Order: sequence, then C-alpha cells, then structure tokens
Amino acid sequence: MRPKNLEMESAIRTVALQIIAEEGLENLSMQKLAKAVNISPRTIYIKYENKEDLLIKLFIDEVLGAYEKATLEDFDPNAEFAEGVGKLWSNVFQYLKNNKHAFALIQYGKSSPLLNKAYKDQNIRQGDHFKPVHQFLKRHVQKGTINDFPIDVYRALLFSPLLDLVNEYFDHQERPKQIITKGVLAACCQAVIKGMLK
Amino acid sequence: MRPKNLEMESAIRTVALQIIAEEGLENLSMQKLAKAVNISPRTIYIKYENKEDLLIKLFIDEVLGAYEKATLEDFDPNAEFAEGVGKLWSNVFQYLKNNKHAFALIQYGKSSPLLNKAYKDQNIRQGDHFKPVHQFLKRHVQKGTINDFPIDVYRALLFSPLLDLVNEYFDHQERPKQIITKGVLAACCQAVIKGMLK
DNA sequence: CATTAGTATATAAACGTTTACTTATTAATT
DNA sequence: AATTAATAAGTAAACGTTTATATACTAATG
Repeated sequence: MRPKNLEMESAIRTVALQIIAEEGLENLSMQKLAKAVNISPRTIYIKYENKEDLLIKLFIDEVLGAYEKATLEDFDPNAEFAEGVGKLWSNVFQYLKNNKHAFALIQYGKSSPLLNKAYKDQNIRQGDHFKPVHQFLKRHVQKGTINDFPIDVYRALLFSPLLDLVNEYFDHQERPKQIITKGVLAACCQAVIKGMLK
Repeated sequence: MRPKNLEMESAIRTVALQIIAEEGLENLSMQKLAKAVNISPRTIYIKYENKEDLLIKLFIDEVLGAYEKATLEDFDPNAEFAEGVGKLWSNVFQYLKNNKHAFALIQYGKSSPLLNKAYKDQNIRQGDHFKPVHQFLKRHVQKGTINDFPIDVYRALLFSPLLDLVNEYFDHQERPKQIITKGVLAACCQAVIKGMLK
C-alpha cells in the first residue's frame, strides 16, 4: 500500500490558514486551496470528507488545540492570582503573536456559525481543556481572593481584552509605531487583575 | 420618472443581515438574497454597485452607525468615571440585546478582511464618531482618575469584555438558564471600572 | 413620452465534489 | 531475489450547481 505523504496534509492546513488570514474565510475554496498547494482537488478529499470537515478540523485540531496547549504551558493552578493571570497573559500573547494565521481563524470562531457550532460542540464533548484554569479560579473564589462568577464570565473578563490587544498589535505592525508594547500589556494585565480582586 | 420603492431597500438590508446572522457571511449570495426578498437580482444592483458595496454599506451605515449612535445616547462626557462607563455599558448592552443580527455583523468586522478594512478606512476618514468618549477619557486622565493609554487600548479594556458578555447572553438564550443577568453585568462593569482607576 | 425602477432571463466563471484513471508501495508468491 | 497482486495515494478532467453580474425587456410615473 502506498503510504500517505504527511507533508502534504500539513501543507494543506498551513496554506488554508494562510488564505483565510489573508483573503477571509469566505474566499477560501477547495479549488483555490488545491492550486495553492499544487495538488489535485481530489487529494484534499482523501484527507477530509468535505469542506466543512476540513474547516472544523483546521479550527479544532490545528488552531484551538495548539492555542490551548500554549496557554497552559508552565501554568501553575496553585499560583497567586496575579502571578497566574500574568502567566496566562504572557503565554497567550507570546503564542498568538507568533501565529497570526491561527489568530485569524480564532477570530472567525466568534462570527462564523459553522465554527461557532463546532466550538460549542467541542467544549461540551471534550469537557474542559482549561481545567487547570478553572481549578485556579475556583481556588481563589474559595480563598476569597475574587468574586464567584460563571466560567464564561471569567473568560470575558480575563481574556477578551487580551485578544483585542493582540488584534491591535497586528494592526499596528503595519503602521509607523507599535502601541502594544510590553509595558502597555503589563499595565492592562494589572488593570484586569485589580478589577477582579475583591 | 418612476420613483424608488424605499421599503425595498430597507428590506434588502434587513434580510441580508438576517441571512448573515443565521447562515454566516460566507453563505450570503446575491441571488439567495434576491429570492428571499422576492425581487430580481438586478434590483439589488440598482441600489448597490456590487456585493462588496452592499456589504460595506450594510456594515458601516446600517450597523456601525446605529451602534455608535445608541452607545452615545444620553452619555455625558463630563460625568464621573464610574457613572460614564456604566452608562456606556448599559447603552451598548441594551442596543445589542435588541439587535442580534447587527451584532453578528459587528463580530464579522473583526475577522473578515473586507469589513475590517472598511472599518479602518471609516475610522480614519470620518475621524471620531466616539469623540465624546475620547473627551471623557482625556478629562479623567488629566484629573488623574485613570492611567494614560492609547485610545485603542481603552477600547480593549472597556468594551471587549462587554461584547464577549453579549455573545454569552445570546448563547445562553437558547439554554435552560441565562447566566448574563443584570447583576452579573453590573458586577463585571464594576470590575472593569475598578481596574482602570488609579 | 422620456426616464428610470424593476423583472425575467442569460452569461461566463467559479464552486464543491466526483469519475476514471495512474502511480507508488507493501506483502505474498514464485 | 524477482515477480505479481492488492490497495491506497494521488492526478487530470469533468460533473451539475451556484456564483456575481449583464442584457434585453416591461412598468410606472413626472
């Protein structure tokens, strides 16, 4: 039996992310993708059932998986609140800064009904990728460090400003001056922490 | 000369927003839109140059314009910091809660390159729709109430958690229990305010 | 009756996907 | 060790459909 060319599969994913980031999800087509990777359209269908399947696998496995892994790297659920949040912020920023294409698809996850649905299904099926973070937050609620909120509310408070700052970071990359400096990021992180502490 | 049917133009916009919210931007086509409004495709082209033109006008005029107007309603740039931010939050939440379809397109504004570009162009050309907010923030920087940041950074800190909470609000509308209550919203707003105060 | 709004229909290109075929590789058989 | 059969990977070209937009026409109003 002829073996799969594994490089090709990763090329498909890389180029797909690139097209999505540069031209938008609405401008990714199977034929355009195949041409860009320099393969036959049929080859994509050997590895993915159809376009939906490709997009969802791209989103869940390639993007969210790596993102979540990077977020939790060296994160200690038993850390002090400020220290823990600081670590999460620096992990996320570091990762996204170096993975602009992945970030673009993450942004689509909030708007595209297809990806949004996939995200929710994934969250329900797989339980908690972010278990260490939940553990961390729960501990601090019990210690009385922070107020008790549903987990989705913590996500909004803790991470959405950071994602917006990443967005600004990329926007200002093409401009004369970068406004999202280490200092600004640290100050914002401090503001978020201060707001949450009781 | 035969007069334009103005109802038709607003029907086009309403149905377009509906399709985008329900099926995604990538699933809006001119023919599908025409069929849904029960008009000929050509009629859309009388009112809009092409698809891009339609999308950009939908985004800028119909959605962002109304959103910004609603945000600033009865907002007093001379208010105390907590009061001013509270007003902005309640305006935004109130408006988006009642305009789910508009919210969907606003979310796309962060991911779709076409809309993103339109947004930036608009921000540059039209200067500051949000001038009262800038004025408000500047005053509080001078008074020493809050730290001095670029305006984009304020936007991330002040509004992105709120938009995420609106997203959660809609998600939980289809579930047994709404977690984004008035109390949760007020507490989050307090957290954001507290974090920003020096 | 001139002018423009609007319709029905057509266009070429692009879409997602499939069909019919070739190539590369492994494992069994000679 | 060489040959062959089996099988999956991969290609080229085409499928029917949908796309954005254009053409040719009719309807309605100043």
